[in-house]
Amino acid sequence: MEKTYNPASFEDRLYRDWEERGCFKAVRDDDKIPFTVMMPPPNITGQLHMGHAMDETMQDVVVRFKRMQGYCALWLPGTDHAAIATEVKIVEQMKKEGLSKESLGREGFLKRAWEWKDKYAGRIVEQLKKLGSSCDWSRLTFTMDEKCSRAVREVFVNLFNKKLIYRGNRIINWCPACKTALSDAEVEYSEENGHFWHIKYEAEGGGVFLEIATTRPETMFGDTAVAVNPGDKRYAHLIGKNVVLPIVGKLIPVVADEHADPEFGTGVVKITPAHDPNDFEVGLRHNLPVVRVMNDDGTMNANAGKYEGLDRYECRKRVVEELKSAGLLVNVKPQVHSVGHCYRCHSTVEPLVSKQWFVKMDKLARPAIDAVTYKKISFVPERFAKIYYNWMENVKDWCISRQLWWGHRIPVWYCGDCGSTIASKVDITVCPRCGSGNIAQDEDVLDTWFSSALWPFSTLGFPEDTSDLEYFYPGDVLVTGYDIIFFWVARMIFSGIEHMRAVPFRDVLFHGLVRDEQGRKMSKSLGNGIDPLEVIEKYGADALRFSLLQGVAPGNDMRYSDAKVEACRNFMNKIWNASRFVIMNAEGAEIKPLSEIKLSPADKWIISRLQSVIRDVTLALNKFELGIACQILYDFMWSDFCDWYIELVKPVLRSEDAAKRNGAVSVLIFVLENALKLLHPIAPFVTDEIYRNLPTADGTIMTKEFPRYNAKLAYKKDAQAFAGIMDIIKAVRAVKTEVDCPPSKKVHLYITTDSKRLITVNEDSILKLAGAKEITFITSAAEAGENAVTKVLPICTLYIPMGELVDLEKEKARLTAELENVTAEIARADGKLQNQGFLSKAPKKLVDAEHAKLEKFIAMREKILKQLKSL
RNA sequence: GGGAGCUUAGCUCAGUUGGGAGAGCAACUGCCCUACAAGCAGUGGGUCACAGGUUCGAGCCCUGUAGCUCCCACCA
Repeated sequence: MEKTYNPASFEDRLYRDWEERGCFKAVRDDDKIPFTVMMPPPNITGQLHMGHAMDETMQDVVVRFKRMQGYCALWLPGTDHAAIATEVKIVEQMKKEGLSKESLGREGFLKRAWEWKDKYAGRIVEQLKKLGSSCDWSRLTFTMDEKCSRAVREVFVNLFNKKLIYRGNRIINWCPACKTALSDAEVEYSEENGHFWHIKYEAEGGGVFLEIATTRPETMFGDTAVAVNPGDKRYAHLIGKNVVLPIVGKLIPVVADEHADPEFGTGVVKITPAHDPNDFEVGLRHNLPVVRVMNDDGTMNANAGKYEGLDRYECRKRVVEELKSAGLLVNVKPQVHSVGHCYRCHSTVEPLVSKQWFVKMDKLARPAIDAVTYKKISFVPERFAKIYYNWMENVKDWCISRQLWWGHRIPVWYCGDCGSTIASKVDITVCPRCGSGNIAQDEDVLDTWFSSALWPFSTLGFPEDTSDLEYFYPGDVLVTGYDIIFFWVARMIFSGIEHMRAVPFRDVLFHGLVRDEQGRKMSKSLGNGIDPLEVIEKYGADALRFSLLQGVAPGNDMRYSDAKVEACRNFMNKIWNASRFVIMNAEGAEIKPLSEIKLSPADKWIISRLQSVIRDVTLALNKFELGIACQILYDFMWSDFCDWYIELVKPVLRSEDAAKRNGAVSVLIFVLENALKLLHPIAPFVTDEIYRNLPTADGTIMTKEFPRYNAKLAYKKDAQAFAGIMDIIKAVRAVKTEVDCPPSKKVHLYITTDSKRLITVNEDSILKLAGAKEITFITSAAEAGENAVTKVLPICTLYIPMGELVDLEKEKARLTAELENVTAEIARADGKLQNQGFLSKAPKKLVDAEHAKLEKFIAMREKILKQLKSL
């Protein structure tokens, strides 16, 4: 093994080897319990970013863990066609070449889009591999694959037949730049500084003016009424009369509607059913005409009269000017209001009436809400359930049609002769109603999330009743960011229930955003994104993975920092070097099973610690507490194994006694091998690379069983006793620092006989780690001579003669401080034990522990007092 | 308007059934002891935002307050 950890030298090689061995493949095995994770498919437009890195790492940890535990673990990867996002990018690219969608035509455009897909979908797959993702690549699915298309059509037609999909003229969000409808979830709102224009509408007959206020004056061409509140006495006499729409000059009625809030503005609202969701509802209630005034590209249409063809904002300017010169503009006030933007291109969206396809949500939402309420699905952390409920309980019908070409084309045909609308799972060329060949397929495609919603089962062969579907569905855990609860999680849940009659997964593990060092969102526009691949190149995939998990609580955002990755890389290096030490010493040694070794107290201590770690890590991983699992392993590996156990065992390794040597090596190998297995799900590369160098290695660590807690190896009492030895060592080290004694200088230890046997057994360890040359057991302090520093420990009292280094006054002060400490401890423990409430209500275990502490501290106080007196 | 999260050491953050405040980094002191200076040993540093409450016992549970962040809804 190389002297320093150099991940670049083995990561790719190991990944190829895992692939060649078929370690990632999940094949139905009825002797095993399935464990299924569906990868949230990254967009084909995308590059791997830190968010992906975290998402994939978490999934990989869970999947590798379960696979090692003996489950038939399937992690199914895929990529998403990302209808709008991809189409926008392709159009941009075409624009640079002077091309447009129209010039290429549908066929030509789609050809280009598929070329794009072939070029870029592979890129992200390669990037995922760099991270170590152990997914079954043989099942890699693209959301526009044949099998997904079949699932989409099946679902669409079924919902259509159940009347849960319908087509209608409704208010939708329109992106004038992408020229498509959007769902409510795809609109992002932000506060903007706008204006409130107050305009006078003159009542029919003249003389009386109604003042209305609007933030979008250009929509006035679509006004088909003004509304006042039915209870508003100021305007009661005008209800049923008409007002003159300025500029246009046409008459529109005054209607009474609750929508008009008498307290807000003047209490009079202009009603523009075609361009405002609320107005649309008012229009339905009063049977008002719906007049659209805008084209798909955000310019004004013929209904805007002389402003036809103008951009919406230019038109706004001109309308305001015209109103002003006509004396109809009362005033203009600044107004902060929230404006919707397209989540892909960030253009301001226009609410407008358009004929679109919708999924009817009320019936679908109910069981999806229940599934979470009754814990058929658990959200981790639980708080995200509230967000989910809130959205699901208020969800409106889902607009699923998009005026794009890249995506699943809506499987509906219209007959030009009999006027039928036919939803069909297969392409048709004749109208099944009238036999006419004059039919045409709907021009639009489906929302990309329509196919994503089917991901948990479309990938397994739905609608066919495949063996995989039966075995691997429902999935076990979905890992994803909280930012796509609405887009994806919610829709998968109701889709699974509706089409599979079973929830798609049991747990949803949410993670937060990876932010930059200043806590800002990483974004292209800020240019503060960090490329995971560069980090991997520099520090290794394991270090990156570890840094994305350690110290992160589920669902919380985290800040990325190079310093943290570096610290994690150092940890990998630590593991590397400790392993190198073990392997070097194992050369020529005979590795024996633990049962054939006479274990030393230190051996029992580390084996005991290992058992606790196995138990705690398993528990943490099962609860998805990945950050905690990392911490436990970090502490065990670095502190217990490296700083203590390896140092303890060094003298044994140099011993003449071959049996002892072999024993020590065997324990080293045993503990290291187990630790590597425990770490493997988190740091797959370094652990396997090391594993393959172990004398006990057998193939790859990836397919080995995850360690199990063994109560016989817990050695609780031995471990506790050994902790007393560690106290002695720590005390000596601390004393040396206190009196400025170089650590290399060997001291003579005088120790009381309280725990003579235990100390004698561990004498070598103490001498080595404490830097001592000799231990002498004494029964009175005087035997330690003058100038000895005293340390009172629970298991003994320690005297360390320091010669001229000791300052008597300082020593007194030090002991006095220790006395104060111990006295405070006694007061604390005593206080607790005097408390009747504590005695009667606290668990017995705690009360007993408190008694033991009290006794221990009282004994220590006696010793300290005695020592002070002797000074 | 409704809801959520955060506030713990100088910095970044853990702390999940309530039972003596932790890590990493930074700081300070001393060490090249043949696995590792990407290292070792030791030290200092916190009224756990604030105010109440429940409890024998609260960083953790409840109520309220403040600051920061986010989500949803409304916004003529």
